[in-house]
This record gives sequence, structure tokens and C-alpha cells, in this order.
Amino acid sequence: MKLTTKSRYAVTAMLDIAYHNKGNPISLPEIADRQNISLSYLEQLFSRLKKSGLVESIKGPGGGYMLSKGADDIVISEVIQAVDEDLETTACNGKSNCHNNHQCISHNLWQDLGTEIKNFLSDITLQQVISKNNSDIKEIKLSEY
Amino acid sequence: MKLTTKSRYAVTAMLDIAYHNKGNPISLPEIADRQNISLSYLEQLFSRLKKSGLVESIKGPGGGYMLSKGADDIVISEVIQAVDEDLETTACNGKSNCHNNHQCISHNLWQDLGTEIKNFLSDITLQQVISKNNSDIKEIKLSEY
DNA sequence: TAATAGTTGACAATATTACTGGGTTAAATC
DNA sequence: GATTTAACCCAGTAATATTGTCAACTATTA
Repeated sequence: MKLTTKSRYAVTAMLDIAYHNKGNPISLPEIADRQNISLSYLEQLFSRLKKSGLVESIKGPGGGYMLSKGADDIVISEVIQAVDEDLETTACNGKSNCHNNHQCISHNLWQDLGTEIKNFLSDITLQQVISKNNSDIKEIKLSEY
Repeated sequence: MKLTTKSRYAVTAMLDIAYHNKGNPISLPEIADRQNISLSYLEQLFSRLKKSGLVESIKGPGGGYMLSKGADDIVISEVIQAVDEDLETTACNGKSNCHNNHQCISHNLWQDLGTEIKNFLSDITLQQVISKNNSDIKEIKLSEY
């Protein structure tokens, strides 16, 4: 489970769709403008998101992308995995170049942590992030008065 | 808070030191061998880890690196930040190129999530990861008999 | 004191990844 | 049917990660 600007863009774009979705598809130029991500790059990301079955596309004017599941049915980790395709294998996974036990143990150390991070991101849906943000906004608005 | 192979190497190396530390310093060639990381790269990473005050070095034969604090006093997030130096600013942070509210909201969406991830990694110490792993090992050894 | 094992730093070279730009195809509207 | 809008595809460039090499410098040990 890597976590780079690439995955951030992907998650941000997915959040953008979930947030602005009113039943109609959202076009990439829209997202590119709102999120300051280059259109070309978004296209590449969405190519992967589509392959992973997270979004559906409609061509032509008025077209764009829609979530293929509900926003409360898509977790952050699957968005990240869709664009990263990283199997995250450590060098010592049953291979012969494992000299001793210590090496295996050290490798396991990270894997444990990696699993925890993944579990964490598997517990958060797009909808949860949006809802949390909306309540923050409400608080801000309230405090203005 | 980025999370790349680079930060994984740094965390793994720190875990390696914490795990093998018996009061004596651990040399980078040892770690490079155990973790299959190139020595050059480790040197670069530890240059940063030292600048951040996470490790201390002893030169000469028998030398190497030691944790400058206890393993239960070093959290994962500070290791990652030491090698990544990433301020992680979104494009719309009080800048003038924020066209509308929607853009700000979308940017905030990620920042909320990023904060949660960081908090999560700030709650885990090196020692916790190692202890968890040790108990796993005990279970494995028990099941062998 | 000489030799050795180790850290430290600088730098170049390469491999990988992030990102950009230009064209093609499909659908909708005029 | 021409034009527009948007997805889609492919090549190129820029940035970053990773490895390699060389040269000090430092402490240990013989």
C-alpha cells in the first residue's frame, strides 16, 4: 500500500465525483479545473479506475465518469490499489535468498505495519470522508454568526 | 505524509536496528544485507535520520548506528517525515487561484484524510511493531510442537 | 605507527515513476 | 453532416528513486 501524490490525486478525484454527483456524469475537465490536476494525468488515472470497475464512463458531450457503486460502498484502499497496482512483495517472501531467520523476521516487521495501514484505509469510505467534511463546514458556518 | 518504498526502507531499517540492538551499534552493511537495500541508499537515508536526531553514529570498527531514543519513544510518522521532508501543501491553501468554494472543499477532503493517516502513524512506536511481531513468532514456534 | 574496518560526504549514472502533450474515436447537438 | 465535447490511446519529457564510485576522515587493533 503506497501512498503518493498519485494516489492522492486518485482519491481526491473520486471524492470530487462523489461530492458533485447529482445523478449526472462528471467530466474530467471539470475535475481537472477544480482540483488543479492536469487533464492528461487524470485520464491515465481514470483508465485504471475504470479497469478496476470503480467508475463507469459515458462518451460525448455531457458525458464523463460516474461511480459504479455508491460512495458509501467504495473504500479508500481500493481506490489507491486501483492506480498503484503494487503487490508490495518483500524480497524475502519464500525465496531462496533468505539467509537466516533474522532476515525473514525483519521483513515481517514492515508487513505487519503495512497490513495495519491497509486495514485502516479499508475502513474509510468516500462517503465518510465527505460527511465528515460537511459537518466541519457546518461548524465553520455556525461560528460565523 | 507520503508513504513510498523510500519511507518503507527507512522504517524497516529503523526496525532492524531496534530489533537487533543489544547495546552495540548496528552497521549499515549489516542492515543492507539483511534487508536487501543498497548500502548507498541506506547511507543517504541515515544521513537524514541523523539530521533529524533519530539516530546517533559511532565511527570506526565496531561502529554503526544506534537509536538516539528508546524504541518505544520513536513513532513511525517521525521516521517517515525525516526521509520525506514533504510539506504536503495542497494547491488551494489560501492562494488566489481558488475559484470557488467547491474547490476548497474538495481540497479539504484529502487533508482530513491525510491528518487521520498521520495521527494513525503517530500512535505506533517501533517497539510496538516489534513486540507484535515477536508474539507472532512465539505463536509459530508453539504450533511447531 | 601501520593497517583495517567503519562512517561520512559528494557526485555521477541509471532505472523507475510522475506528468505532459498530441492525436484518434465516439456520441451528442446544431 | 459538421462541429463540439469528452473519453481513450500512445509517445515523449521531467522528476525522483536507486545504485555505483571515489575520496576523505575516525577509531580500533595489531
